[in-house]
Amino acid sequence: MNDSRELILNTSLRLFLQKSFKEVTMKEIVTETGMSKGAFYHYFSSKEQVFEEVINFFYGDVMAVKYGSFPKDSLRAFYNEYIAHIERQMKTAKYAMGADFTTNHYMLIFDGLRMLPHFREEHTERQKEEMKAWTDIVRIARKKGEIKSDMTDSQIAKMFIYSGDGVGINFIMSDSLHKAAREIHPLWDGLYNMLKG
Amino acid sequence: MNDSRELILNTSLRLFLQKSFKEVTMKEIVTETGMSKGAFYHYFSSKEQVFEEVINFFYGDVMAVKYGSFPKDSLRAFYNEYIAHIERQMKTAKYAMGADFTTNHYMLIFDGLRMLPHFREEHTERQKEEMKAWTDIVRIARKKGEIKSDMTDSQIAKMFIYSGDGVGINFIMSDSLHKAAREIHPLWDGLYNMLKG
DNA sequence: AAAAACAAACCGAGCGTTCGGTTTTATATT
DNA sequence: AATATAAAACCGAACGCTCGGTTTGTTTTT
Repeated sequence: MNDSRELILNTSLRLFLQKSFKEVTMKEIVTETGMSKGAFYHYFSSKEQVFEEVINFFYGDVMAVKYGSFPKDSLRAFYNEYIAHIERQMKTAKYAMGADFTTNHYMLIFDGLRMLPHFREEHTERQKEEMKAWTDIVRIARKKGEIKSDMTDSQIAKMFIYSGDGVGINFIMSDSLHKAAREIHPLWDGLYNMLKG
Repeated sequence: MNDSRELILNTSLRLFLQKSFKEVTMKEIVTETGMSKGAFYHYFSSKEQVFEEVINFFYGDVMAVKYGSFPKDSLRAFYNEYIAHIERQMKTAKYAMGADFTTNHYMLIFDGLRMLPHFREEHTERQKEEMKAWTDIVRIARKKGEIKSDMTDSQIAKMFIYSGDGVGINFIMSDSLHKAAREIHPLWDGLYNMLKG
């Protein structure tokens, strides 16, 4: 229920993934939803409010990563699941918001970090969580003999995380984020094989 | 000579590194330079023109990387020089534009990619150049016996490039880009030691 | 009939830009 | 050295327009 409100949210999310907060205009949101300004302001009190709801929805639901459900006894299984998870998310997001279009969620993050104080905290929290999940699985993999290395657990974790982020930002810049997973896979395999011995 | 023009360029660069093109206003540029709108439009024909000159200056001069002058016979020397180079650039840039402030050059890139077609081409060219420089030194290092690995040259190159980019984007998001080099160093050392065998 | 959902006309603030004019600097003339 | 002339540098009020937001009016639902 409340189709209109969700339509506005989805449309706004799509626009905020394509352009910065300032670049997306009310006229645009209203035109793309096929509604009027009156309708918009019936459901939202301001452009900033819809932005906040969009960003909370995007990072709280669409892009949320539940590390708890990831494999807990193999690094290889863990990173394979991570990649599969990302690919699933992107497919779902694409389906929910219509056809293909150029996305840049870093635009959303940058705006969020500058406009919403609570988003900065949550973002830091998410980073810590990701770091912990990777460090944990690395420690376990080392203990189980799956890998061995002179690097510390957190250094290995960082190599996975940072290389993944690097692939992401580079593929976003060339408008081909959908190919990112395919790029990461062989790189993480290579990294893993080095760690194996 | 032409101090005013350069003052406008430096001030605009500083602002465009802090906020997006749309967020930076003419009033702001004019106030920060201590000049008038009339003076600005004496030197530049539009806000877009100064943006284009700023971005050309930033990527053509300030942030340009001359791989040609990098060590050509050791991967370890190469990446150490790379880090030193980045640190030097950041110090120079900071000095040229006054005191400390939060920078996010990805904002600049995103705007540039969407607004300036020629920037997209140049950016792609720069990426190819970086990829070639790293692949070359990796191939040489392998041939000389400095490293050995099952990964291809370009895969190893990508691991260095992507992990560096990942560190960059993450430290930008936490407003501490100046610490990025210190984070990369141990990671690249760890990666290098694995490659050494 | 009352309330919710929407549409359309409208508003003032702020945007980038323009333009008529003044001040400063450089060059030429005496 | 003093004066006249021209060019460059600079100023800020005002313009047209778009922005996010509001008000008023109409339709739909309950």
